[in-house]
Amino acid sequence: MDVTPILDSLNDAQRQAVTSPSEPALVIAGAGSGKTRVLVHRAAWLIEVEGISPQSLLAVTFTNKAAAEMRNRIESLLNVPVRHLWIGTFHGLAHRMLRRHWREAGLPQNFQIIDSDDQLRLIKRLVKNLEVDDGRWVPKEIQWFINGQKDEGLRPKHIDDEGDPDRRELISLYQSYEDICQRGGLVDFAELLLRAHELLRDNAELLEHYQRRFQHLLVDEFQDTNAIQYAWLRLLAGKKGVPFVVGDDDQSIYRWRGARVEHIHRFQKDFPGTNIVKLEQNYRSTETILNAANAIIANNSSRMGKKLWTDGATGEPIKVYSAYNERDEADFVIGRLRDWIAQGNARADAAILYRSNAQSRVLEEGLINARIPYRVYGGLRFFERAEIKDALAYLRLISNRDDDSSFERVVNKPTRGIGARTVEMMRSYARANACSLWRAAGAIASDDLNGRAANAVNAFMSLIERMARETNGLDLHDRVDHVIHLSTLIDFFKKDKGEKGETRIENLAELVSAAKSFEPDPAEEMSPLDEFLSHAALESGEGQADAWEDCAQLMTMHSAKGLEFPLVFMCGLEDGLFPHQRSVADSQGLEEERRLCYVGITRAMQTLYITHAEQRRLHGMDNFSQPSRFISEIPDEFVEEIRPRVQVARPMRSTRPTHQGRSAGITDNDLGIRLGQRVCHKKFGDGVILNYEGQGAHARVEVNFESAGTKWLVLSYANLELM
DNA sequence: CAAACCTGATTTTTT
DNA sequence: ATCAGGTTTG
Repeated sequence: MDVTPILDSLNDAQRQAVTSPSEPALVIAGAGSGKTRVLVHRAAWLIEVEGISPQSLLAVTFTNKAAAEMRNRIESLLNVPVRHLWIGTFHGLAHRMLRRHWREAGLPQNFQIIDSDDQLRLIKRLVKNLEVDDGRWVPKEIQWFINGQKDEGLRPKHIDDEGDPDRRELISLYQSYEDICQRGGLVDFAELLLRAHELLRDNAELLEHYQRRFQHLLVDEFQDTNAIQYAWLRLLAGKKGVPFVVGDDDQSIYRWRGARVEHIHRFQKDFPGTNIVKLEQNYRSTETILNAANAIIANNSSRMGKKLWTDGATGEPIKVYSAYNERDEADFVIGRLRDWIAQGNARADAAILYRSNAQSRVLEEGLINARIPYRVYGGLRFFERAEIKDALAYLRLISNRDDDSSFERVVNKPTRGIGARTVEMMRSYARANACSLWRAAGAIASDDLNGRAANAVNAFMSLIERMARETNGLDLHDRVDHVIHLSTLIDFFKKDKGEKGETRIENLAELVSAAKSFEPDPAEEMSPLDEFLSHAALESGEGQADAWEDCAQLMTMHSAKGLEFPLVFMCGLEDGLFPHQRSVADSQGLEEERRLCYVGITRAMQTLYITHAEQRRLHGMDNFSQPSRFISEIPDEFVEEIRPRVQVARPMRSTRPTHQGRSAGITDNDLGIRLGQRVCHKKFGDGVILNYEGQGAHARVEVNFESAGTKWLVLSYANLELM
């Protein structure tokens, strides 16, 4: 067996991991250390060298993207398509098991998956239904509670109310929510995992079957597993299975959604004799960037301990820019981005990262002004758009009349005279008789409703029946197409003014083509329609289609995880914003913020800019803030200050303590102006001098005007009045 | 039924 | 500042 292609390109640590014996293994893989590569090569090693059948492998990731990438890379390494290899997300794999064993799992065959938006709607309705004291419970909080419990693997009956009446109420809401889901055959994301876990736990035969089948379990981003995911893995591994998990405790940034980095520590106890391999050689960033990242993360406690190194270049220092305000910050970033592009670099190789989405606006405005194409990550995905979900709701009703969530969504969309009153009657009937809204609608239409309302309800029900009947047997995309037209959603959206309606209609057309290119699995028992609907819920679809245009990349630091860019800007490094105010209170929160900072820094390959603003307008309020403590955690030797910190005269405090290692910052010059000087212009009003260049008659100053924004003015013409 | 108006909240995101 | 959600009004 020629193992060259599998091992040749690996360093010692990677090779050690890939060829580790058939024993549990924990690979601590630093940022940019070839984590995915190790997983892919491990899979290839097991198949090619150890002679393990692809069927005996289970590879788990967190995102569809990661799963797809892993499959592709394994296939191209082995040079053959690997059918029967289970690669997928936790949710995708759990779904697969539940579809196969729906009976044992206690689900109807045509159960459907609801996303968090559906879930929230359902909970809102539930709160109204149960007439819980209004205002006491925010639906979001209930959703948070339910998902939190499910993530921990807890059913209502397992939860201790701790004698707290509020908590008791939450538990009972959880129970009611469960009842509705069960009745409608609805499964939310957390439920997929929980059910899949219970399925194996409670069915000895099934468990044994899967334990025997999956000898090797490969897990990506292990630090992100939540309790139920880890429990499922342990169950599946059993006594004989060999888990091979890869993760980085320093990149655990999802504690708030149930991820438990502690699993990395627990793993060694749960699987005695675990081989631990650390991947510390980094192939991405310059030494300077790595040194800075190492220095920052060293401030965290309870780490596995790891120090990234590279045999590459030292690289340029990290540039720190102190902006006057968020506009100035944006101007700076865009200026540097322009230079980068002017030097012939790709826009797409530059990323602007920020802590919270609200920060993107100012940056976007600047980019628009500068005519630099950009793309913001993290918007609504295709299958999450309202019009798409409307169309899907019709399709789901066709598949399952008892799907209350979908029923409620489209019963009066487009408006067909079924108002709040009527729906309310249906709800109370449904509640009293523990039945679905569909059945309730049928019952009250024949008994309780007056003529007009009854007609409307009957019309809606026969519309759905007609859709089901007339499209039965058609190809999936024809089915989707017909349903969209029969629903008259198109006419409904045509009435939307502006481009909004246009876009919606285009999206509906796009849904038809999505259906056209959807390939149902012939081995699958469920109908192509059900399969398509599951697919839509589970893979919400990537953002914009024009992802491949050469655009500057804007995203939060969270969504930058796993990516890399030659040029990176980290914006808004101010205490209160990053680390976020809501995280600084406890050390766990602060340490997670620090890990996020570590993630951000390690995205950069060559050049890293860090910016902060002294003044930032947030929620319509001006705030003054100190530079992020993370900036001062970077040793000075790796940092270059772009400009002496500007001493800004401001009414609040005329003198401020200067930041460590910075000059007092008053920049006198022969023009008689200084940075931070307040000035008044007869047309633009009051402003602050941000910058200046040139001498004598050509001297220009950059002024940030309070109302007119930032402008460059020729000093000799501007007639600025010093204030 | 839709438009106008008021209120409150506003970290991070995948499935 | 902005947006979503709910409520009131025409």
